[in-house]
Amino acid sequence: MAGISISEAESEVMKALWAAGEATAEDLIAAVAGPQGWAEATVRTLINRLLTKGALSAEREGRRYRYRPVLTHEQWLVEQSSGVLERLFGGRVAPLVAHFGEQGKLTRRDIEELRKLIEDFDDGR
Amino acid sequence: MAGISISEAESEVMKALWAAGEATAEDLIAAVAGPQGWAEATVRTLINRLLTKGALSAEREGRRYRYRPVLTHEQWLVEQSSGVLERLFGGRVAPLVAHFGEQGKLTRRDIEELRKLIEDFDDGR
DNA sequence: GACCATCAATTACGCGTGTAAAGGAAATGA
DNA sequence: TCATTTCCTTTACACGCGTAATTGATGGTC
Repeated sequence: MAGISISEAESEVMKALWAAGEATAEDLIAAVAGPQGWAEATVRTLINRLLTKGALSAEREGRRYRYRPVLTHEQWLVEQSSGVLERLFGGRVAPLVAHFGEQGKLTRRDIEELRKLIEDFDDGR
Repeated sequence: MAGISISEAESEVMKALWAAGEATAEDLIAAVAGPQGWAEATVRTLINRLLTKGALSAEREGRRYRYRPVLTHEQWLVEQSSGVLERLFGGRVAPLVAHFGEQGKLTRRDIEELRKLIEDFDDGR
């Protein structure tokens, strides 16, 4: 389980694909080229790199391809986030949350949701 | 405020420097070369790159230099963590915590600390 | 059937990064 | 003072990434 590793730019394409479930190159270009300020060709390059990395699959559909994610959003989230948690906060979640709190990143809504999370967690154990 | 951006490898050197407060090249080499499996020259390269990036300062001390962090640990943490929060969780903290919960990364201890954090937060508002 | 449009595939290219060796200068020991 | 050691400085080099243009193939259109 080598772990497919994708770059920042590639992840933008994957995000669009995850959101869509499946898509053609044209769809992906429509979704990311504009917002990112990229040329069409750039998105195609990224799609190809993702293909060779095995992060997505291509199925011929007439004269074009239909792409589907192979690397799942969840897998990607896990890799990314656990890496960060490890590198930045020694693997501990609470310090991370504390950090965001100090940074003013905790909204009222976050607090509510966190409270609920904790309750549920307590119930579960 | 351009924001000094350092690479993964460079951050290892910075970590050693943050931990030490200040250090000579020799100190830093001793601290990171072994654990990372890097040659002495590699660490020196990283130190120089950090210097040109302005992430640390060098003060001559006889025939060698004494290095000190310019980029602080806190600054780095803020940049890194907010970047991740943004890219992975749309800037929302609760989903991030939920994710770690599902991933089994939430320890009993984390829960306790989180509960406290939330209380304090409520008091403050 | 020749040509044009549309996709996809190939090639390009500079920059940062990981990784380090080679080259200089300065201090030290003989 | 000359060789040697010890630091620091320069140079190296492959690879991934961001960014794209160019080339190639395929399917309509006249």
